[in-house]
Amino acid sequence: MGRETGGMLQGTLGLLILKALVGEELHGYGIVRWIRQVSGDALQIEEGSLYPALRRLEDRGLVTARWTLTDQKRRARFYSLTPAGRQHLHQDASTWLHFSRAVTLVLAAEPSVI
Amino acid sequence: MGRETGGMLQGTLGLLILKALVGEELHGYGIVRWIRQVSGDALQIEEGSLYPALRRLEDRGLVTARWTLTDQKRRARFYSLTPAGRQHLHQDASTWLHFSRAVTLVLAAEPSVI
DNA sequence: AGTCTACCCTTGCAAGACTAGGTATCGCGA
DNA sequence: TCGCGATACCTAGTCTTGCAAGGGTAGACT
Repeated sequence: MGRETGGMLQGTLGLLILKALVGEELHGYGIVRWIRQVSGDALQIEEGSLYPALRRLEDRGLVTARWTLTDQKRRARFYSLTPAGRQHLHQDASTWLHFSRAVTLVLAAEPSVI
Repeated sequence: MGRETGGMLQGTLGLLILKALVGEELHGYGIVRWIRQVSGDALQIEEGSLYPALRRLEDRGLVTARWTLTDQKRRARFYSLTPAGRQHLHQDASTWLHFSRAVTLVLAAEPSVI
């Protein structure tokens, strides 16, 4: 916030990544593309944020990765959710909704600024 | 996110503080109380987060402070919005809404987790 | 040969929130 | 009177996280 760059809010990136993987196995580039598309170009993940975040999720056992070839015969590291990751996703999504609703509630309090 | 402590998302705290001051002059303790009440007990600001955040807002010229006595004759530092702070508040609130809507949109994408 | 896209990665930094302490004063009940 | 909760302030240190700014490889198309 308060940044002109439109930077991510701390902690949300992991949640979005987990969400991206809930339906399909994706590689890093694909995750970025998926989030951008689904958000209607509102969320653009930087690669310098993505790969460290993926590493953290892997370290925590929330995703697993394997090297494979894409349809275009390029090497890529495909990530998928672990059971723990799936569980975390639901938990974090719920937490996020509660939190964002609470913030919106506060912003809407009189005198409203939204 | 992913924290069991329910920690604030980075950057949101400043926004909430600015919002708390839009209608009235408040001291730190009052800001915490106001946010907790208006959010329906959902948001509890830690004092260890609050005072550094207030300092940052002051350094950026978004709030000003003055020492006064409360109704109960206790010394307290009352904060109020500067014009720049008011402007920032509107800007940041708008950014936050766009961002949170985008995240919610992503979370609601099929297969939905919310 | 050059350029574009798809893909991967790291180092180092800065911002921000929390933990865990600390201080002081007031009012109230035991 | 003694303690305790509430009101009020503060800081040092730590951790997490996202980003900027760099790096690389390989295929495809011109």
